[in-house]
Amino acid sequence: MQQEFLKASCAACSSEGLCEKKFHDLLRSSGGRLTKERKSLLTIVCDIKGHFQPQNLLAMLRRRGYPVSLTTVYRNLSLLVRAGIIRRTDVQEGGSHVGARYEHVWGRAHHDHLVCSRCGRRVEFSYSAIDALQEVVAAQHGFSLERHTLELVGVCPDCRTAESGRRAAAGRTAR
Amino acid sequence: MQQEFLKASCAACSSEGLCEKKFHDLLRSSGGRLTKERKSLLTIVCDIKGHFQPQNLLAMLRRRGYPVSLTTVYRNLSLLVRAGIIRRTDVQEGGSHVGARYEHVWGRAHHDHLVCSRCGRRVEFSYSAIDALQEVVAAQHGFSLERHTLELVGVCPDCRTAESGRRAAAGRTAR
DNA sequence: GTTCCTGCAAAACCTTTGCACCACG
DNA sequence: CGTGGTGCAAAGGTTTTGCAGGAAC
Repeated sequence: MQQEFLKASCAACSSEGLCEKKFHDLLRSSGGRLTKERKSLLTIVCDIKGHFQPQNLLAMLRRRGYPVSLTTVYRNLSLLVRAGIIRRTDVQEGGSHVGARYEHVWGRAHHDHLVCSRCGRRVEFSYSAIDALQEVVAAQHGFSLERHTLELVGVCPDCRTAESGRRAAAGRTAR
Repeated sequence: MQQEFLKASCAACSSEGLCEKKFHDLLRSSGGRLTKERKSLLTIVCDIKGHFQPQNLLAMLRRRGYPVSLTTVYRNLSLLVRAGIIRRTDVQEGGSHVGARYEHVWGRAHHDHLVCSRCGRRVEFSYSAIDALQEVVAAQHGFSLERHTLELVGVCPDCRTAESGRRAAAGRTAR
């Protein structure tokens, strides 16, 4: 039971089939082949909006009727990273291990994350002034900057409200 | 064969036994106990200058004559994270998994990293202007900032030199 | 004395590898 | 057709868990 292969039109990239191009380029340059599994991978990866994990990706593939093995997912994930299509961003929640996490490398706009240390909520943001300063720092050390990962960890508005409420209550009884 | 327990005087923290205090506070607040294993852990962790991994830490403990099991290391590492004494910074090299990595949360000066994507060299830096802007971003989203992780990935001076040399050579022959 | 902690061994995971078969180019 | 890719199963690592004995408070 097979399914026709969709052309990967990546919303994240500048909608021009950039991801496909990147992938083809990498494959060509290394003598790789464009198998149907790789087409599926690329299609799904390009459809994903946010972060994803290998298992996660496998599930989506299966759900969409692409029968791909986890091994292949792993093998091609590193390929996609090397092609510059996705990026690894190992992130842990609450101190325990979660495993690899991937996300699109956006065509133009880069985004960073605000993470709530209480509820784990993740908010994306981008702030060009910070990006600019990063270039400055890199230059100071003689580095040419390729990319960066910035994660701000703090307490989100909701959890702050909840905590100040609790603190007030505790103060009333215990103090 | 036992060894006397050193008082943990943490060079990273403001040398005032801050780590000890943080740890005791956490233990007290959760009904935890100050076992000799935990004292050892704290001592060694406070002596470590840079990054370390669980296995790594275990080796150091053994080398110093503290007989602690790997299980205990793992269990207490997350405790130390919760106490705000160390921080997890999962970092992968070259796209493949390396495992958890920890480092001190410095008393005052926070530092970030510049990483070379070619040779893996890591350079620490701190830049207050960036820190300040991060506060701004957090505030804009209603977050109160606790900490952050910033990693700048690029090419270090040495590798840049090496690459431009190679590029020049290639240009001479191939073009 | 209670609890909580430790160490051991085993389980649970995630990721990589070896190998036979298959398919892209 | 030849080489590289896939799937499966098994290996390799790291991290977590169950349990009995021991230690802190």
